[in-house]
Amino acid sequence: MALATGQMKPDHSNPFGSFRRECESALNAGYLSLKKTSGLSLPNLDIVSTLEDPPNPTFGHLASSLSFELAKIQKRKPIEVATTLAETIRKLVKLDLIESVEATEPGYVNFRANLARLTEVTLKSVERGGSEYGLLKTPTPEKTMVEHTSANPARPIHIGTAKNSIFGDTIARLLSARGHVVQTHFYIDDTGRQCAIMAYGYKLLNEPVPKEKPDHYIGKIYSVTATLVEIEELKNRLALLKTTNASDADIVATTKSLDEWVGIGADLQSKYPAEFEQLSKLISKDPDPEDSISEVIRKYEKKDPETSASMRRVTRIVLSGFEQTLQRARIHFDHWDWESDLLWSGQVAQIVGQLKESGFTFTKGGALELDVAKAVEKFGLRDKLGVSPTFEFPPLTLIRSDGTSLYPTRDIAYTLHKFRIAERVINVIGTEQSLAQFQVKVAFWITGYRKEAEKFIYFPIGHLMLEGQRMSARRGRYVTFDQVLDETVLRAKSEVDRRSPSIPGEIRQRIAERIAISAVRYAILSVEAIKSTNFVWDKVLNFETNSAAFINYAYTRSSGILRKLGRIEQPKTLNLLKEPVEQALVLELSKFPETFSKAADDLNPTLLCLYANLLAQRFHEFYEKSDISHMSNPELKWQRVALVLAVRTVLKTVAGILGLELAERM
RNA sequence: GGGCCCGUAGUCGAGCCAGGACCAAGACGUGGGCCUUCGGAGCCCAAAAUCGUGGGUUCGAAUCCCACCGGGCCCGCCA
Repeated sequence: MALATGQMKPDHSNPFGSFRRECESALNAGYLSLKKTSGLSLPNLDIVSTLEDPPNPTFGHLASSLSFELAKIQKRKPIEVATTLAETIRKLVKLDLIESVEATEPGYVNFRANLARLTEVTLKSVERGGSEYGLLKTPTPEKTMVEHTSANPARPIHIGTAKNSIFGDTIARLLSARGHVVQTHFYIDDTGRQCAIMAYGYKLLNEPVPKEKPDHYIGKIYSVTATLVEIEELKNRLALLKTTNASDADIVATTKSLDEWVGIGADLQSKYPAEFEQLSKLISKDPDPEDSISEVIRKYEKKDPETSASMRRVTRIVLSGFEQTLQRARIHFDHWDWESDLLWSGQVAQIVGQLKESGFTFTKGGALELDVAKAVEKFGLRDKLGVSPTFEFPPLTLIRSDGTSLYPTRDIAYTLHKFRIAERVINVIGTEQSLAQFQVKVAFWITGYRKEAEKFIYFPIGHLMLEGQRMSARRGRYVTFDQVLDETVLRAKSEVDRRSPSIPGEIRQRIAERIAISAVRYAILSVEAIKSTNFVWDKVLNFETNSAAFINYAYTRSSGILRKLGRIEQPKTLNLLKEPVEQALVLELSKFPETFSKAADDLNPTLLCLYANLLAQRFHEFYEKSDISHMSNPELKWQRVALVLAVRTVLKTVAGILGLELAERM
């Protein structure tokens, strides 16, 4: 029983998808008929997966390799099978979006789309859908939490962390557009050592009001304090080593380390003389700075009122700086979660209790350890986690011998907390955390949260190098996100000044800011998240093809056309767009819904970058070859205008998901 | 020592999960054109790739499997 696909109504939200489905049912119909006539018992083959994009347009718009599978079974040549299939389909099926079905050597069945129909369907769909065109909603919406950035609030966000922020933010936008209910969270790691050092230094200085951008100011204090304390500590250790007849190797290593830190100290002293002098004096008065810092940690974990108040004050100051930076980059968080709250509310203690009861913990030197390897074997998790049989899982220390908690322990508690408010959790974190992320998952299995373990998604971010070098916060060899934005704005401004002097200065500045932030986001997003990226200024500041500016320029050109026209009319039909550049453009527009949903379901914003660039490219080609505003044939003019409007709509939608802001003029 | 990830033109980088017309998209750079009736941040053309290496599976491998090589990262009572 063959399906007459001609009776299928095209799905107006997904033009190319409708064509694809028509091809699928046509193939199905052909296959069923073949099954009947051949008399052979043919298996149920996965028709859908045989449909693929042909390498070039001479092979049509979709092609099936089904005949190769059948040829194997039927012991015939693929081309013969393909020919029979194509003939059968032509006979049986009424075609709507399909124009032709042909068998081609060595055995493909090629489907050519009816471009006249597709043009009509696509342009009408875009017009009807407007800013919602292409944003196909998922059939299975999930409450999803995306945690990203979560930078230590002790120094400014650097460009490496910014990669994390940009991907995290874009994934949230993508999933939300797909119809999921998304929350973004920033995890404030305020109970670690770094924050304690920061709070200690800030307190010594009597908590001055920042005279510059808050995170930069506190970051300065943190760096100086951390360095001075380290030097002090190393000096003490060296003295101790010398009196206890330690090995030469130990003494040499410690001396080397001390020299290094003294060098870093000298750098800091020349950069920030005032803070350095002050802190140096104050710290030298402290008989045991190391212990003072530990005390801050201990007291904070126990919610000592004075410590808590001052820690929260200084952390909030830094976070206000983070917010300023992130806002510039169009990154927004729905919630800011304090790690200290997890401790104070007893959630950490609770999960530690559950882990203890499980029997997978042991104590070592007074510390509580989790036997991860034992759990992996017991629950047979190797397959589930996708690790090889020889992967060694080291034990995980949950609680220090002094009774305080460690970061992974708190992370387990935090993840559990996340599942109280979301069904799916996505952690956007650097690849160096992959083992730690495994450990969290294993802890979930141990405590019986199996469903949650499966909905716990680790989204790894590959390292970002700076001009081929590893960044080093210590050595000051790093670039802050603010610096990158400043520099890019400056560069964009000079381009706008040069190219568009007629635009008023204030507006030029706003345009430059849009171009700059888009450029940075695009440069980061256009390379897959997991790959290690080399941050190169030339690439970020390149405003040519394959950049946000190139995409924006397509938008600007379309704006120019509309401005020139002034008044817009609806075309009567859409039957004149027959130029190859027009058809290529329509085809690209028709594919947006499929590209979007794949990008969202695969958590792959890079796909949308490629798409945006390709669409812009097609538009520039069209622009180059087509007259519009000054055309004498009004019907063709308005049809082309409809195409331009559709391109604008889709460009704007894609840009919105990627967090790019398009400027009408640039 | 164990493991995870990456390896595609001079450079950057899609395709790999779901093998098919791959003598491999696109970009930067290089060489040559279009000095612009809607803005040249553009368009057109050309040269440029042992798909890290070697085996295997298959009618068919950049794609799957195995081994090896190169690079990054992890294996803390740091985060």
